[in-house]
Amino acid sequence: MASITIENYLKQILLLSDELANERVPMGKLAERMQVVPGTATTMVKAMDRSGWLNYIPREGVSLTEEGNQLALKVLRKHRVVEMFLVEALKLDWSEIHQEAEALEHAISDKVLDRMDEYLGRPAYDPHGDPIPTRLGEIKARKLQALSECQKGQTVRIAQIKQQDARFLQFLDRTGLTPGSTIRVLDHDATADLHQLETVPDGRKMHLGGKAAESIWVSPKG
Amino acid sequence: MASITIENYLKQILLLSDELANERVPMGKLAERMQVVPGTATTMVKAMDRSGWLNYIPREGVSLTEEGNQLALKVLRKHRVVEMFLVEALKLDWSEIHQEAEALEHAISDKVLDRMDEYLGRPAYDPHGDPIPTRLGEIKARKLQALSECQKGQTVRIAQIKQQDARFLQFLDRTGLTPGSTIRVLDHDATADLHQLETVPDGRKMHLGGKAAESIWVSPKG
DNA sequence: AACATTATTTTGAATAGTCAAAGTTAATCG
DNA sequence: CGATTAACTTTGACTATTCAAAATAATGTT
Ligand SMILES: [Mn+2]
Ligand SMILES: [Mn+2]
Ligand SMILES: [Mn+2]
Ligand SMILES: [Mn+2]
Repeated sequence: MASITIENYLKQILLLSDELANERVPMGKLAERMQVVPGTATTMVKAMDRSGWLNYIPREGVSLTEEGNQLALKVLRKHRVVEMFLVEALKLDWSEIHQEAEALEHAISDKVLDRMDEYLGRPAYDPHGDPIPTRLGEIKARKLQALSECQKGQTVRIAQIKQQDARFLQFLDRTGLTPGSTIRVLDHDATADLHQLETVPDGRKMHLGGKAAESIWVSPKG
Repeated sequence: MASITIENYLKQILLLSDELANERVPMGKLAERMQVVPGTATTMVKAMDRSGWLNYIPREGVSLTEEGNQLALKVLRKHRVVEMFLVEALKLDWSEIHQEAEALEHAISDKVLDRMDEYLGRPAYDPHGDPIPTRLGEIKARKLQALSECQKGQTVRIAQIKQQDARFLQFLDRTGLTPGSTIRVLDHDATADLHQLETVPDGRKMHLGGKAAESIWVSPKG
C-alpha cells in the first residue's frame, strides 16, 4: 500500500511535529528533513493528501490523518525495535545501526517485528534512548533536560542521545556517555562554550562543547 | 547502485540459468518468472545491459556479466541466510519465510549478513535445503534426484524442496517430510500418478501425487 | 513457398519520485 | 503603503518501472 518513500515521509512528519511541538509541519522543514528540494516535498505531499495519509494546507503545511499517524508510529516502532535487535542480537555497533534500521524498517513484516520485540523482552527504549512506540501506538513522554541546561552539582542519568552522527556516537561509547550511565555536572562555562562533568561512580572528569552537551538529554537522579 | 528491481531480475536470471542448465536465459522465461509482461522484461533488460549487469542479445536472451553474477550470488546468499535466521533465531514458520526473505534480501547490509551467518554457524543449506552461496560466491553442486525418479525399495534422505508454496510446505512439515529426514520408496504407480513411501525409522506409510513427488529431491542413503 | 503459430520487440502511455528554474504569496521593513 | 525578501508552489523535464496493443521475427506446417 504505502511505498518506502511514503513511509519515510510519514515518519519524518511525525518526528518533526513532535520536535516542533506542533501538529502542523511546514513544508520547508519537511523538505529539509527529507533532503529534497521544496518542490519535491510539495508534489509528494499533495499525492499523500489524495491518498488520505495527511492533510495538506498550501502555505501552512501538513498534519497526519489518523491512518497516517498509525502508520508513522508503526514505522518508528519498527525502526527502534530493529535498532535494538541489531545491537542485542547481532552485536552491531551502536553507531552504525541507525543506517541499517533506515532500510530494515520498511522490509520487516509485523510478524517479524513482534518476534524481535519478544526476543528483546519488549523494550521501552532503543539504544539511543528513544522511546519505542508500543503495539498500541503509544509513546511515553518523559520530562528530560539537555545536559547543557543542568544545574551545577546535579547528578543525572543519561536518557537519550539526540543525534545520529556515527562519529559522535562512537565518541560517547568510548567515553562511557551512553544511555543509562550516570554523571555529575561540575560546571558550565558560557564564554568558552564548555561544560565540565564527571562520570559516576568512577569519577573520570571531562569537558564537552556546547553542541555536544545539547545533544545529550538526561533525567534527574535521586 | 542496483535497485531492488534490478537485484530481483539478477537473482532470477541466476536461478533460471541454473534450472535451464544454460547460461543464456530466454526473455519469455524471464518475464514469466518476474511476473511481468514480456515487453517489460525487454525494456528492463536493455537498461541492465547498458549498466553492465548482463549481456542481452535480441531474440536470444540474457547472460550475466561477472558483476551481474557476483551481485546475483550475493542477493541469493542474503536470501538464504535470512531464511535460516528467521527460522533459527526468530522461530518463524518454515512456510512463511520465503516471502519475508524476498524483501529482507535487499535491506540488509553485508555486515548484517555476515553477523547472521556467524550467529548461525555459517550454514551450507537453507531451511528448504537450497545451498547457500559462500562468501566467495561458490555454490556446491549436489547430485540429487527427484523422489519420483527413485527406484523401488531405495532408502533416501530428503535434501531439497523445490517449491515455495506455503500450503505445500506446511503439509511437509506436518508429515515430517523436511530436509534431513529419511524415507524409503515403496512403489510408483504411473497410472494413478501415485508414489508410495514410508518414513524411516517410524515406518509411517503414505502416498504422494506426481507433482508433489517431483518437488521433493533426495540423495541416496547408505 | 505460403501460411499459421509462437516468441519477442517496439511503441505509446501511465505512475512514482525527483530536480531546476520560474512564478506566487505573504510577511516584513522602510 | 509599496518594495524587498523568504517561503512556498508551479511548470517542465527526466529516470525507473510497468502495461496494452501493435509490429516483427523466427519456427513449424502444409
Ligand atoms: Mn527508512
Ligand atoms: Mn534510535
Ligand atoms: Mn526480492
Ligand atoms: Mn529457500
